[in-house]
Amino acid sequence: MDIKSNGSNETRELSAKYSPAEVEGKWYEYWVKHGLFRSKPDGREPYTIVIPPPNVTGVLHMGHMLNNTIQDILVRKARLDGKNALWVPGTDHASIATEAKVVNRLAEQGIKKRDLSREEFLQHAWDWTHEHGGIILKQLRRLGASCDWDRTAFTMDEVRSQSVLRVFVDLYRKGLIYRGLRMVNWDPKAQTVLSTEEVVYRDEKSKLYHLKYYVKDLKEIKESNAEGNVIHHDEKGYYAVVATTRPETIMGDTAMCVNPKDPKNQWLHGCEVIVPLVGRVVPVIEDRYVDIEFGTGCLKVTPAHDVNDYQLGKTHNLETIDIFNPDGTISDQSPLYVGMDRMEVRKQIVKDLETAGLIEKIEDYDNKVGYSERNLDTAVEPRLCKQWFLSMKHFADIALPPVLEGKIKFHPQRYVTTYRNWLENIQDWCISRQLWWGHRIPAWFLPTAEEEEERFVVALSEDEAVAEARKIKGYENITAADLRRDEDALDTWFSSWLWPISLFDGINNPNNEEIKYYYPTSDLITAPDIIFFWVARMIMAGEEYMGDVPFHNVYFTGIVRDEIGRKMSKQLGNSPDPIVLMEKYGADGVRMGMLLAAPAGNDILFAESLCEQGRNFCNKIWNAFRLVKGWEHTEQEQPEVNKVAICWFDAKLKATAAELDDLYKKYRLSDALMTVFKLFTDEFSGWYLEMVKPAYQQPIDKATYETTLRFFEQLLRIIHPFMPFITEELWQHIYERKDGESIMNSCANGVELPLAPEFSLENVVESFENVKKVVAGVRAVRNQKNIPNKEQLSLVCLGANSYCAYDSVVKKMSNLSAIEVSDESPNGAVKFLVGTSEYAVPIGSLIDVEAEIAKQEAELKRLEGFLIGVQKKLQNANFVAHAPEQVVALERKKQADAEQKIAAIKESIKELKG
RNA sequence: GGGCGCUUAGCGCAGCUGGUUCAGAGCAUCUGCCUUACAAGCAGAGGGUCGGCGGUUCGAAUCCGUCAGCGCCCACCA
Repeated sequence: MDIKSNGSNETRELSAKYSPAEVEGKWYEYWVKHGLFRSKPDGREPYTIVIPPPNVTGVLHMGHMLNNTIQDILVRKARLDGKNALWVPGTDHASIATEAKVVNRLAEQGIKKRDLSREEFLQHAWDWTHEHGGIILKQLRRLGASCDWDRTAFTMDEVRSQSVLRVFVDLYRKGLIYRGLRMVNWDPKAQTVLSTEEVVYRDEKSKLYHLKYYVKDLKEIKESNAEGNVIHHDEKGYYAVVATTRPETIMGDTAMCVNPKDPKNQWLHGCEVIVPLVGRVVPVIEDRYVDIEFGTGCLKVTPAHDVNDYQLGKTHNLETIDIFNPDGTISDQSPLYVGMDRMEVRKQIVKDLETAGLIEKIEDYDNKVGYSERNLDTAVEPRLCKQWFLSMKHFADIALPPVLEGKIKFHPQRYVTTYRNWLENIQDWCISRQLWWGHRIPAWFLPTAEEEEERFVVALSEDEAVAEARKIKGYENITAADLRRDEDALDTWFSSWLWPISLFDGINNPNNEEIKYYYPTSDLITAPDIIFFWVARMIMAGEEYMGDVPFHNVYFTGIVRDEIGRKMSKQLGNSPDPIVLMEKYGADGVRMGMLLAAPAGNDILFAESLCEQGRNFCNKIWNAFRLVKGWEHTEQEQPEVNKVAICWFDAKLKATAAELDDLYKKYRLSDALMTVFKLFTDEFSGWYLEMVKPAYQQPIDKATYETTLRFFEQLLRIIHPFMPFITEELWQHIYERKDGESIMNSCANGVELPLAPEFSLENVVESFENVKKVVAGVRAVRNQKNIPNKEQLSLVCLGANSYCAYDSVVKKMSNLSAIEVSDESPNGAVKFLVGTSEYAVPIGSLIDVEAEIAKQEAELKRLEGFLIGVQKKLQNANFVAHAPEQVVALERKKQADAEQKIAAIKESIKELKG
């Protein structure tokens, strides 16, 4: 199909199948060319979403598809509602992940990171970023994402970087950022510390090794001391048994610890023990921390490599021996295995211990091992080092109220509890990373003497740092060359948490027009796994820097899984390529597929077949359009049936639109889509079009034609947020459009449908549902009796015709020659009930009297059972006394209706039996 | 160890503060239709004692308790 310079299509014959490939790219270009995604502050109400920035070098996966489809739906809906809608796109530098990729690529070329200067490495990183960066943003265009691309941001671009540095300096000056020696989580692969949130614990089947620690110089134990004690002894002497999962850390042991109250281990008090294999003599200390019940109640203490041991070490003044190098190999602090990898050492040391007879036993044991969230292959090591921290108490205090008080709403709400628990038990945030790719920490160390404590200044720039330093006594003459800037970078999330502010330059340039207009943003759409990493921290930053929430609603999507519930992953190969899917089913089809099974907060079990449904729906819309556009229309009188159809569909459309608004408000987008789907497929195509459809090759009256086009246009607008491409394509076809016009900003308000003004029906939506049942009743008769549609039937309303206003509809939709009213049931008729009205379809000799009787008797039985239930209820004095009047009245009506129906059926059976 | 959530047709789900003709839609299934918009379709149909047990109530899928199964999050027991 061609596209005119003004964007509208040649009106040519439309092919029988919708082909998205010919349509999608064309309209995306058109939207961009005409700047239809752009937003700037104006007098309208803003609707703003900031994208959860994907990793700059990432590629689109199904999780992104879901997340961005939802965002696009909400933005497009807001735009159609006449709001000033803005969706800001951007990417995240993803410090650890990106640096790892660059390191890997360099390794492939035989280059080691440590052989490069910082500048050289960063050059490689930027090269990589430019090479792979933004691929994902291009892929989002494919999906139809209506982002304002002119605003595309990057967490490491100038504005965002400046914002980060400013915030760091500000928080440091407020005393909220500090530098401290702590036990932190160390990732030996990436060789950086991680925050507690970045460590994921996994269950692992491992071994519990029971090691012998011989007691030094203990030749015998006094009887009096022995009572209640559990004493181990062999030919080499007395020994204590220590259970550990990590035998390789014994080289760092500097004590053994027992609980002072432990009766089993009283004999060890005051002793010294010999660390197996290592030979080091260490004291037995006593501390209530030790669990008496666990193992033998003896704990080896390795202050350098375990958080609790570190605490013990501090309390008991123990030596700290760091036996690991940053890369996880054994350091020269260890007497053994120097240079070997810790995992190798674990295997080796067990062999060596066994050979030396120092293992009492080995048990199977389930424990949890921490891994880097970014690198699930390498176990994280607790490690003592000096890092930068953000003190979180203050932030927890400001971030909790807006969520508890409902200023920010979580969908689903249950995440409020999760959020609260986290904030109430928050730990300080380790914000420094031993990485180069990221925002370099704006701290400069001053030259100090060897033994002296480190000194530093924090400043926005080197010049400022020099100025700051000169204020310090003894450093008045310092120059830039004397200062050494901290090598470390900041945690990626330390830039992401500013995202809703920094995108509008609200940090560097507070109170600018943009930040005032767009902040707070409206909705945040994200996955629940980053509630702590990102959502909570944005709320903190928002409150701290804007004094206001960053968004009003947070919609947590589910995790996309495959059909059998497995998380999608590259390793499993169960993640379809979204681009391939879109090629196959069209972007609109895939969007619908994504959403069909995605209620908020529930995991979605994605199956490709869902996209088929989406594609099929597109085809349905397409063909409905072909039908309507193909009609010849002439000035002629509007048939009664068309008037009824229009009156009904107008009401139906309005009612559904209201229903949809409600669903949107509740973020029930899957339900909204299903509602839209049914409106178009069942109500519009199945009923409305069939009602107004002229006979083959006959023209339609002009009034109906025009109204139908208006309906169609309305429907396209309703569908548009979900399926932007096909709706634009058809919207452009309906009428001649000006260049630059688009469905996406064609506000739905104010279009009055050209109804025949004198025509209206009471309770039309409700009545029509019964009319449908009458039609269905006749169709069912045809089905059962194999009567072709072409063959006309007649219908007899027994007693009265409750829906005579709809006779024209019933006639056309069930192909009837006549509708009559009669008190007498005709001979040879099949009967059915709609509500309490009885209908008969005479079919003459086709009737199978026996079968008909059987059918009616079954129905009679059912009704009688029902009646008994109702009567029981009504005979229950308690029910009548306690239940509200309406409920009782309703039961009475049920009773009356049932009795009436029973009478009718009995009568009918009697007639059949002749 | 703590917290949260889930269990309703073959499947994935909806059923709000308990009561509108003995539980609803979609997909799948079955039957009949190639009826000139659409077989990527149309018209019909079948299918659930709402996880088990107990309680509150005139009345429970809906509230309470309990048991079972599944899932997620948090937590320093080696």
